[in-house]
Amino acid sequence: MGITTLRDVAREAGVSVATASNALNNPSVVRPETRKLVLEVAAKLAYIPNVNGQRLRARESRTIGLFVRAMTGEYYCALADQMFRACQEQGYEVHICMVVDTRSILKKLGDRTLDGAVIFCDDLEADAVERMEAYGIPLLFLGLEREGERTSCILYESETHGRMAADYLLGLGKKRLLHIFGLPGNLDSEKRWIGFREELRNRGMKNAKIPVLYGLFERASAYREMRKYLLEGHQPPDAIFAANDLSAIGCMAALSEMGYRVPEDVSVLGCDDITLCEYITPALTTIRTNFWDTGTLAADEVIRLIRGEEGRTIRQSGNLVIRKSCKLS
Amino acid sequence: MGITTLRDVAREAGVSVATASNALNNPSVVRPETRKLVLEVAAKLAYIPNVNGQRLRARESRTIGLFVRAMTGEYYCALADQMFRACQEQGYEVHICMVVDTRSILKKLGDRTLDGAVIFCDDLEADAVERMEAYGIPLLFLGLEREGERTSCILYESETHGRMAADYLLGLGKKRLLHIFGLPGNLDSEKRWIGFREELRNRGMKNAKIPVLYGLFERASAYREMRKYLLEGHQPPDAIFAANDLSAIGCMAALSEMGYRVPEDVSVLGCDDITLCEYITPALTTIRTNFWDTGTLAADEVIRLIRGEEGRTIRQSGNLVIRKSCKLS
DNA sequence: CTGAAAGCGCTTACAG
DNA sequence: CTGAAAGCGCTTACAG
Repeated sequence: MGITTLRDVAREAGVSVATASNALNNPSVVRPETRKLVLEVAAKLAYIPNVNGQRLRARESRTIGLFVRAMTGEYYCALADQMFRACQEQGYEVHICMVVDTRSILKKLGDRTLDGAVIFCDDLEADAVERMEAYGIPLLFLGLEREGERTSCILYESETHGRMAADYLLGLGKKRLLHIFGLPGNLDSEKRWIGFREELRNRGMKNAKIPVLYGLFERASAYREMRKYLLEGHQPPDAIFAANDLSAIGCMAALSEMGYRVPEDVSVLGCDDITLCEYITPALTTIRTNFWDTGTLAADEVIRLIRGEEGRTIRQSGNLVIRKSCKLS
Repeated sequence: MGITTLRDVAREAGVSVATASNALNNPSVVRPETRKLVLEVAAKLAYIPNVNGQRLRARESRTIGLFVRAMTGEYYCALADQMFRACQEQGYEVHICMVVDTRSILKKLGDRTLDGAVIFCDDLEADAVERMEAYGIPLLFLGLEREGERTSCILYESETHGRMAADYLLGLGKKRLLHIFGLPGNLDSEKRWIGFREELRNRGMKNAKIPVLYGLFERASAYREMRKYLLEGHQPPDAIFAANDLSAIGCMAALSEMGYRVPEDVSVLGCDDITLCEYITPALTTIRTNFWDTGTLAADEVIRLIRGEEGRTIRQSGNLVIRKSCKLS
């Protein structure tokens, strides 16, 4: 069985290829009976246009690239799932591209297969970003501050989130704070920590030394670091602000293993609000960053850029979600 | 800035388009100096082949479709992440296609954009499957039993898993069992339940009435059903086998809310071994289905089919992972 | 309203 | 070893 092409449909319907094409894509230009005939033949032959031909001709692909380093974890899943749904509604496909290095991104951006791209990859040098922009296709960066004629970015208000964390913990009467930092170089890590310290300073804790452990946004690392810290004989803090929920959960495991109770002995505050927060014991109090909405937002924004509108910076706000892991002193 | 095409490279290098193409793709046929020159020019002009042109010409896309209903949840993430990695190594792209209905699958399968497809979608009628096969492109079904010239499937040994569950629970001295069924119509749900009952029968529990609740593979549904069951005044079982971990976890929540302790009063056994199993309290004992490997297996198998080898049925075995949610009576 | 022609960018026989 | 030509399947001016 050979694949049906437009030529087959045209021949079977007794019209030219041009007319067959018009009947399918440009109804108004074709006599109703002709159109009906072509449509019937197309259906009978189960004609499906060859997308490669269409795209070569059209010089557009109606697909959006989603560049990520991995697909594991709730964040990526939510991002991808939402992008797919939102793009589908607007007639765009989504192609997920696993980033291996800058070159792989540039190559994909240049192969005429994408009308726009959402790039979630925090370790990009300014130089690389400029070369990406040189292709002229709309770019939307996540977690990377960048705005241009055809490039937008979506940012979390991470400094505010850090401030909210400090405010909440201080309000509970906490005095000896500890911070689990995320990933060095990661914008949100830095901003959460900056906001956190700033609020402490504003609230009179000018000279407080806040110990910082590096959780790398992972449960295991945070667990390991916290455990090490306690084993080294440090006095435990009375409250911990972790740069994300996963590292907060790792912390809690270490604390409970070392005989400290959460929240009675130590309050733990996370950031993100992943599903897990509700499932663990005690349920994790956290700053909800609303990352669940980022995918939809991202889809709408690239499509906006593709339509020719100008780049801009979008900020997503968050809110405190109080559960069981923090307690008044 | 116009996009660089092969013609640009050829002109700049002072050779024909054919020679430029050969220099890039068919080195042995071109004089070394010519090749070197073309390569230099291509690099200088940052030439990237137009993939649409290549694919139209080549009549192959070197991409594999992954058809799923959603991208949320650990199972989908793991599947996608692994497929991407394994395919990348072998020079294939992966396109995730959100299934909306049979028509959408057929259309995608026919648009010459895919060299093969992995289809994870349990509610497909036999008729639809046949129409998919009619395109002649290699198909790999997940959780659907089907084998053909160019179609393979990967199945879990779910009956065995059900038997393992019964064996383990019986070995712990359990007498009053309850089953949380997965999704009606889902192959693995059915098989887990069939195997479970069969083993019970073989072990002398011929006439035991095993209550069955419908958890739909979800935490919330299982929670609701379990809660309802207990509120209706039924005597609680001494052990529960849930068709998946999520529903086991929902169950545990309902039990603990109603004042029953796991595993002291009720043992709970899950199936899958998702990450959550280790994080909750008590950590969930489960049948590990090794779904973490399915993505890699799937990638290798479609590529095998694409290379022209014959379809077959692959079965993935599982094993019991003992944690804290089951206890000797 | 319809069809012949051109061309999107590429690769591969084929002739020289 | 190199280049002119054909053609993958499609759509869109353009002429009739």
